Amino acid sequence: MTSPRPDEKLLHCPALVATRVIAGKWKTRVLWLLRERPHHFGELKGRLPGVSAKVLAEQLQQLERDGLIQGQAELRGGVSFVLYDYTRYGRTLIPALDALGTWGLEHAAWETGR
Amino acid sequence: MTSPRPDEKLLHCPALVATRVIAGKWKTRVLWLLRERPHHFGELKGRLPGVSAKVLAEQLQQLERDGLIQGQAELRGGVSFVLYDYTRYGRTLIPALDALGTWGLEHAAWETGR
DNA sequence: ACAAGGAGTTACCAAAAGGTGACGAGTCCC
DNA sequence: GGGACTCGTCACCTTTTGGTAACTCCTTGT
Repeated sequence: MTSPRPDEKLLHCPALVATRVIAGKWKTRVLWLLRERPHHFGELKGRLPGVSAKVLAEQLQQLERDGLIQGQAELRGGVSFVLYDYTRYGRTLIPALDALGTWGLEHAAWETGR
Repeated sequence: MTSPRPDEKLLHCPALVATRVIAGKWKTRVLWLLRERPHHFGELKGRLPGVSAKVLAEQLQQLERDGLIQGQAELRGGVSFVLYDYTRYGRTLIPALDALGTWGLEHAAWETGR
């Protein structure tokens, strides 16, 4: 689906701009966790059972490329920790994410009852 | 990406419920056009340059399966017209779609200027 | 010297999404 | 009978996405 690239002048659909940066199996989940507080890589991996290091790294890189999050690397006792958090720009997306989340909560019953 | 199926108990992420039903290269665009007024198939195809009949039909079927829209078939002079419109359920998604659209409008400059 | 631990990267593979082109079904008109 | 019109399906192919397993890099502790 729909990756973030500056093509497609087809139809002016503003919602598409947003969906392109959050499309990806793990991105909304990552953004949801980061709302709570910053997480480092292993912590995200631990809280997202099923994701592999490769894929998580990819998703984080894409979010970082799109300017939504940033990772701050630090060395603690010879071990590298990268702390991921929203950028100021990324935080502007949170209200929209909340709107999606609200809808999801209200309609989760319908969704699961199939 | 992420198609609408009732699997994945991995992490409770309400926003994911919403993103799964709108994920797809043409779905947000279709929903955006339908906000304006109901459209029939050929009209949607005409206003979405680049989409093929097959893919558009697929996307519409998925939106219909997910209960967001419905198509009403009518015969006009030996020619079948299917008029697509939001269901009541689908309309509940519009506020969330608006939130995404608002963000897209505000940040379209950043997006295109790369 | 070497294991340990976090954060990746690389090569390879499988599944899903999207795209193309041809074709069918129904009805009306010439 | 033979188009024309609209909606939609079928077989096939390409691209994108996600997944697995092995491996690197760096430093501290034994």
